[in-house]
Amino acid sequence: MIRLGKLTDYGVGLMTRMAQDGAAGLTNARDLSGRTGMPLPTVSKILKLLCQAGLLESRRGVGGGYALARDPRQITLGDMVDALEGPVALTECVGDGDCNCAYLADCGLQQQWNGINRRLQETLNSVTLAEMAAEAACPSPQGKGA
Amino acid sequence: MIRLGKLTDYGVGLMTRMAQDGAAGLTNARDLSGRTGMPLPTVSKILKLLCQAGLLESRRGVGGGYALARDPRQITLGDMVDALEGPVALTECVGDGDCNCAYLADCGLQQQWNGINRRLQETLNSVTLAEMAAEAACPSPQGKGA
DNA sequence: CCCAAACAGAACCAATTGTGTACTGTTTCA
DNA sequence: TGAAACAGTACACAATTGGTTCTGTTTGGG
Ligand code: FES
Ligand code: FES
Repeated sequence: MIRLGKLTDYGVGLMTRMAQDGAAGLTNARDLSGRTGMPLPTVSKILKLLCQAGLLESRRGVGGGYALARDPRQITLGDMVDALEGPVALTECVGDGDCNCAYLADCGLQQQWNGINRRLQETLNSVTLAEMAAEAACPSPQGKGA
Repeated sequence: MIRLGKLTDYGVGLMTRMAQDGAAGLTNARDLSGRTGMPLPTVSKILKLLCQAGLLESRRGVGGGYALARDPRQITLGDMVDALEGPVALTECVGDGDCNCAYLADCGLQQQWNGINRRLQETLNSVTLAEMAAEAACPSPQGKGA
């Protein structure tokens, strides 16, 4: 089951939320925690990671908070996944030229894996935060609760 | 880090190996274990899963073994991942119409996730076993060991 | 008929990873 | 100076995965 972690899921949700808020600027973690229902420490952790990756900008001190560092159209899903989940690497041998697969000594699949991995990254990078926020703002009428 | 399990990695390697062997037909688990260096029980487990998914056909008894069930061009990477890793589902809410995300009550991202998930599956399905085996058979000259 | 080869299935344990929380520091403004 | 809010670290718990083991079941040959 190829699945990304819950933190990533949550993180994308938080980013979407912030994008929908528009350029309202600073949003603090406590506020987001209250609005989404997820525990404050968890929100903090996620926002911090996103900030370290340069996707958010933080302002400390009393009136502080987080804000999107770039235009939502310049932030891709790939960026967020990268920030929260680490680099996309389908197998161990993706990335550098070293094939570490313990067994299958000379399997020679490294090139293929790299290619597939790259295509996957492109797919993720082709989705922007703006797109996710836009569609999320006008959900299909027969949504679950609404 | 989006990563598929080692079993999947190994499984793809085994399948590639079998595809390269051509229509040689039956290959037993012990033989593959010897050739790849991975423990027999693990090989057995992987082949069993692939067989259950209909990607391999098995023959029991003394001269038994496994063989590809279809032409390598009819087997995609998506099939193998499905068999060994379970269905691709990036988030919990992918699949049926139920959004189970504990927090983010009305995040409304379900549609997006489904779309992204589908694109991802398409990417995996666009790679056939034949392709992987072909390139693996003639690796780049400056390969690691050769 | 009986035995060995090979797959089938289930159960199981160990290791890793991911999740979530807590605590302590640091910066900023009133 | 003090409170608000982010930053960083460390840790405990839970879930998943990886891998092994054991016990059938089928097949062919001696
Ligand atoms: S699995 Fe990485 S090169 Fe073989
Ligand atoms: S994360 Fe699934 S709909 Fe919100």
